[in-house]
Amino acid sequence: MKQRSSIIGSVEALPHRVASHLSREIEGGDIIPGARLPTESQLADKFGVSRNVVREAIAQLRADGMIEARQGIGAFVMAPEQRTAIRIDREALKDQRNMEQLFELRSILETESATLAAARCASDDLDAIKSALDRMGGEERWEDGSIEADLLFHRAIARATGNSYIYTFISFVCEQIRQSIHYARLTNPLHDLVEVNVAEHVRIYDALAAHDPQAAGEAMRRHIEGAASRVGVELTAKINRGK
Amino acid sequence: MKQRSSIIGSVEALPHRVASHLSREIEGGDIIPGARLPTESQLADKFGVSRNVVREAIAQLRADGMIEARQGIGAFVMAPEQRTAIRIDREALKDQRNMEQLFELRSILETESATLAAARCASDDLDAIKSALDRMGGEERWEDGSIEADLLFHRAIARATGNSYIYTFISFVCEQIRQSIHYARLTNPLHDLVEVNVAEHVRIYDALAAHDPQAAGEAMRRHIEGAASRVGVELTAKINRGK
DNA sequence: ATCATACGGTCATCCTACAACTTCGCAAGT
DNA sequence: ACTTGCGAAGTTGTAGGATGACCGTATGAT
Repeated sequence: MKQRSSIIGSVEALPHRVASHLSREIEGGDIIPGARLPTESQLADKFGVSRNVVREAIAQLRADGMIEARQGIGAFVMAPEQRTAIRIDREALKDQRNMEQLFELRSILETESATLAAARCASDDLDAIKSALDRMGGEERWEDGSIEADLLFHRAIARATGNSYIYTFISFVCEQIRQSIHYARLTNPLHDLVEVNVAEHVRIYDALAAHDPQAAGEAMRRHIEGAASRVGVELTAKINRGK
Repeated sequence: MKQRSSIIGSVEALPHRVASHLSREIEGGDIIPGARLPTESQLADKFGVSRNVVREAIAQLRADGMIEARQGIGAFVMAPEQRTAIRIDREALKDQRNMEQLFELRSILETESATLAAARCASDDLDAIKSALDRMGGEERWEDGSIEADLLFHRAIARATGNSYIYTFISFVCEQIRQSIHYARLTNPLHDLVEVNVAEHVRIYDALAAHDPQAAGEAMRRHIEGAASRVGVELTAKINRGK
């Protein structure tokens, strides 16, 4: 292969890098909605890659509804509201305020998830939740597996709502948060924090088992707040529920 | 160009069709997570397209975290939990139960959105909300533009929460619902329903302007329920809030 | 038995060519 | 002067082949 001089970094695959670059240009407002992108050939020259790579990059953005390509004319940027997919920028989550906002969204979803689950969950749902809880409080308490069990616990509750969209959204948000956080603080020597974490989960489970929606929601809300603060994110004062 | 015999339908672009086909195979469980996909050449033969098209299709799925391609080995299906994007199948929304579930999710998000907005919104936020409300209740009341104004109204409230993720998620869900529903019932002769709809929006706005979180959330919750029922979706009995 | 090497399979990238589509301008006809 | 038709140029869509990079395994030498 001929060596080409690329204007962008390394590590990731070429199409992904081109897509990210274009995505950031669009997100940043450098190209306003409705405007036309440069032609594929021009982009290929600009990035120092083949037209094929540019096409793969555009294919990704097109799948998200971020741009629309029309044969014979060109590719156009679309309005951010008509995206066909939700995607969260991992880079942006390094900003503490964004992480706060994501935790706030998670709190909303999970609180309601627990509320609904308490009212709807069947016995096998409870079994699944209990099994995750046992893994978390059992032998894996101090291990890496406990994080996995934690996710399982929350996902099992979301599944118990019987609403597949709630499950999808919560899984997604939790996963984004998990991958953006160093859990060192939680898995390392600070055993009391782990104990607190397990205790919060037990309280949630008890409320679910008692089919008490209000208590379940309340326990979940406090748990998310606690989990946030344990990784250095505070979101208490901002929420002002009328109750 | 040589004519090839394609095994799939028409209309959409080739890469998108291949991607949809693979996506459905994965979603349907025909290929379990962890399993390897056929090679690009095999897929190209199977679908009767060039390898280039297959690569573009895979590029889309890869961007969603649905599959992972490793050079020299092959492409593998990933677990549904670690998707990097949320995507809603428009086809699935034709099923009434799925639409109910999506409305339930919307109700959760929007209720909390209104609650937070009431506590946080500044005067310019209120201006934006009011402006959308005026469009909805004004001249465009019976026109198509009222649907656009309706979206604007809800988005303006979400924006007033100051939480960009809440805004993104609500915009997304609303847009999905809008594109999957025939609003004929709402824009056509049934003027009393339109009146009810406008009245509900006014009630929400009044609560926001009064900075009353509880009232705003309550008004929004009832509005979403009403909006759902006006398009033939019922979700009242299923929600059992502990209050 | 162990290690180095060769080989085939697979994805990654590049290149060229052509088809399909849109736009625009020019020329012929009215 | 206006309309109509057509072709040239530009752009995306698709095909197909070539080569590089990487992985796994088998082969063979030590």
